[in-house]
Amino acid sequence: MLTLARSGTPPNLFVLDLRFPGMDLTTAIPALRSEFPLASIVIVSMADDRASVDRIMGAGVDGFISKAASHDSMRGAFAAVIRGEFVNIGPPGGLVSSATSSHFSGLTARQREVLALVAEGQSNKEIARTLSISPFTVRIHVSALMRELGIETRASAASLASKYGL
Amino acid sequence: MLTLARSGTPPNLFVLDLRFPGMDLTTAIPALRSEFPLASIVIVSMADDRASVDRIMGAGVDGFISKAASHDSMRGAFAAVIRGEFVNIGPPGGLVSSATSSHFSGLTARQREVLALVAEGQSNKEIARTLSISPFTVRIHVSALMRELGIETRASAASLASKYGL
DNA sequence: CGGCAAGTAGTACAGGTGCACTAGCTGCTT
DNA sequence: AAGCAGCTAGTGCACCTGTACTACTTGCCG
Repeated sequence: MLTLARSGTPPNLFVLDLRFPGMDLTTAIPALRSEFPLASIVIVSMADDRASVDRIMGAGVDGFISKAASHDSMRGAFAAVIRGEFVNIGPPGGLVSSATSSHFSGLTARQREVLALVAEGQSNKEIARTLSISPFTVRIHVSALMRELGIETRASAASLASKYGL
Repeated sequence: MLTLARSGTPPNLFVLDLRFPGMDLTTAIPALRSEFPLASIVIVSMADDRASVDRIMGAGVDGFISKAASHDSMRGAFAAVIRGEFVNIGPPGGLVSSATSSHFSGLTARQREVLALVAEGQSNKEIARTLSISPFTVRIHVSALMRELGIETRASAASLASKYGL
């Protein structure tokens, strides 16, 4: 499966069935994570009891979708995962849980706010006007969030923010 | 449905069932397109005969997936659409067609190449080294592709490229 | 109260970016 | 042959960015 994933352009979403030949949560998930750190991983499974779901989410995936879930729920779940949220829908079809993504969790609220505007292509001066603060302060936030994300250019920041959906 | 879509963060993927209350291709697709120009639209339908598929793809959607398609095919199709490709899978489960996205279709091959590197956060100098051309030439390409995309900053370019998956 | 994280604001400086302009080359079409 | 689009390369210039410093304020926690 990794071989398939390596071919072509790097995927940014995996939808995995637990009943897949050679599918072992504890080894496959970390393997995918390390090779495609930017991708979201969603598990589709028959087993939707509390224990199974906890075990699956605990393996570090971004979402779990019961095979018994309605089409509507699946649509919403896919959209949410792509936006960068954790999602978990159970058999009744209702949304069991949905939380803000851990991506950018190391950033402060203000830094995420600035990052969103960077991703919109705004200059420091424009961001300053938008947030009613000094351009100097904007630069502080931009520098800080880039250091936190381990990147060196604002284009990288914009790119990451868009990939993870804000 | 538009009301739902407007709430929360702007979606970047719609998965629509043709047998949806109040679903009319000719009006719904343009409406979604105009309100969410950055989103991909995928149709899931029972009707997978040649005529229906042609009509659907002709309405300006990014993908069509037959309800008879295998899970594996669906996975691939979703991934492809998110990457910014047109996709169309029929009842046998085989991939019927897949073409490079029309996003950035106004750009030359060289400009798309440069754009991809901009989205990786590379500076003009780094891009120049990567492509073995002069930094001056890189700037020409960057300026040209930004003009073509109607944007003014390289961060916007990086953001767009990531949103559309290259 | 003291300490700390976060937001704010500023200066200084090196380097990057975007644009305008010129100019040569290739390949394709008329 | 002439024209055109695209890739290449360069100069000059105004402006933007990213980093390193300092410094003040607020709110929270032990």
